[in-house]
Amino acid sequence: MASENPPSASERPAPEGSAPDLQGLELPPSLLDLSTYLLSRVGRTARVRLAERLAERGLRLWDMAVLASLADFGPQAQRDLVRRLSLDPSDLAKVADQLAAAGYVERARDRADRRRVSVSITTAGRALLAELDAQARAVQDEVLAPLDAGERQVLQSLLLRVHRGAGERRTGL
Amino acid sequence: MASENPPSASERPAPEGSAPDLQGLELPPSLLDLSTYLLSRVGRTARVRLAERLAERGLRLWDMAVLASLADFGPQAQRDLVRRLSLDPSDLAKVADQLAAAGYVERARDRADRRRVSVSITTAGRALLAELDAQARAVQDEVLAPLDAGERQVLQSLLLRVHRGAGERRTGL
DNA sequence: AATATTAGTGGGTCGACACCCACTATAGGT
DNA sequence: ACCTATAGTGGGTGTCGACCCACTAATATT
Repeated sequence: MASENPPSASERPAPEGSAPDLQGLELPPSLLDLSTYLLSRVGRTARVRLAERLAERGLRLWDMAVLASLADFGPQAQRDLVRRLSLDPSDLAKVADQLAAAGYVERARDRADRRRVSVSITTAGRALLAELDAQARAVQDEVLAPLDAGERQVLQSLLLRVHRGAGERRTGL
Repeated sequence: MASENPPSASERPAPEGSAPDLQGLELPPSLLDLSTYLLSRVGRTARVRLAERLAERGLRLWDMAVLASLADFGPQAQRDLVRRLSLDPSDLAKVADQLAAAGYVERARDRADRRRVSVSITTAGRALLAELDAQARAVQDEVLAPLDAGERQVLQSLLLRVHRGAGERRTGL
């Protein structure tokens, strides 16, 4: 596909010599020109910063995702969470364990199908989720600082479309 | 490759009565509403897919970044690469080692300052980089499929601004 | 009943990244 | 010279996310 794109690696003869002041220390244009790269890099920034905040509470991203899913869709069996969030059943078990231990969710055997464990969010869980949401928005303000409200909106909707479209494939955070 | 889970009708409509019927198995809106989340998720998709392609050649993202930097800015001492790419000197040493062993870069002691090792890209390296670039663009087409050319451009420029802005902080690839 | 299938667990592996420290060699400053 | 700072290397560490397998319990199938 490719086709017309700026002659990627233009090799500058390098201002070599005794004045290696590394003009501005910028990243290679041929990388910055790749949305793939920018996306993964900016995405990582967002992820890492959010993770940092969650870590302060001893939580990880999955914890938040699970809480959000429970809050949005109500009590669900673990298998449903697994499918919805595309994470490994075994990993979910661990997350659920932790959340339950901390009192953010409750687990109960489904009486109709006793193999299933239905998970529901507690009041404490909802409160926590609200805080986490606030944290996430704070990170957002930090990361998207260079953009004004309108631009953020545009970004958000583009990302959403990418996400929904073929952009999605497998598991993921 | 845990669950590839085509959301298609392959999944049983879950005739079980009271089940929440997992409407379309969508992710929680409260997450999708967070740019932070979308960003990290979509970013991760991009990253993972690109990494997969690189892995086919036994390469990692850093290898590509280093090659790009050498192609764009010409031969540089490792310290310059380290600063430009913000990666650990020790890690760069390993990357450079690997690239040199494969013949994609050459290392030579800087005669002016013999502490320094100047790294330069070889012809083979350039060829490789061109291929990697093509791969990256292929991934891009895959991931950004839902967007038309104009939208991709908008996304690209928004991301670029975010990147340049406060969006950047510490290391990371 | 016998067998297969599904839900959940526990216990691990693996690779990628980030990071750190100790150590060599060279250079610079005074 | 002496001492300090810089460049690069080697050999680690810790974390995290993804993944896999073996195993139990309960249900479905026939």
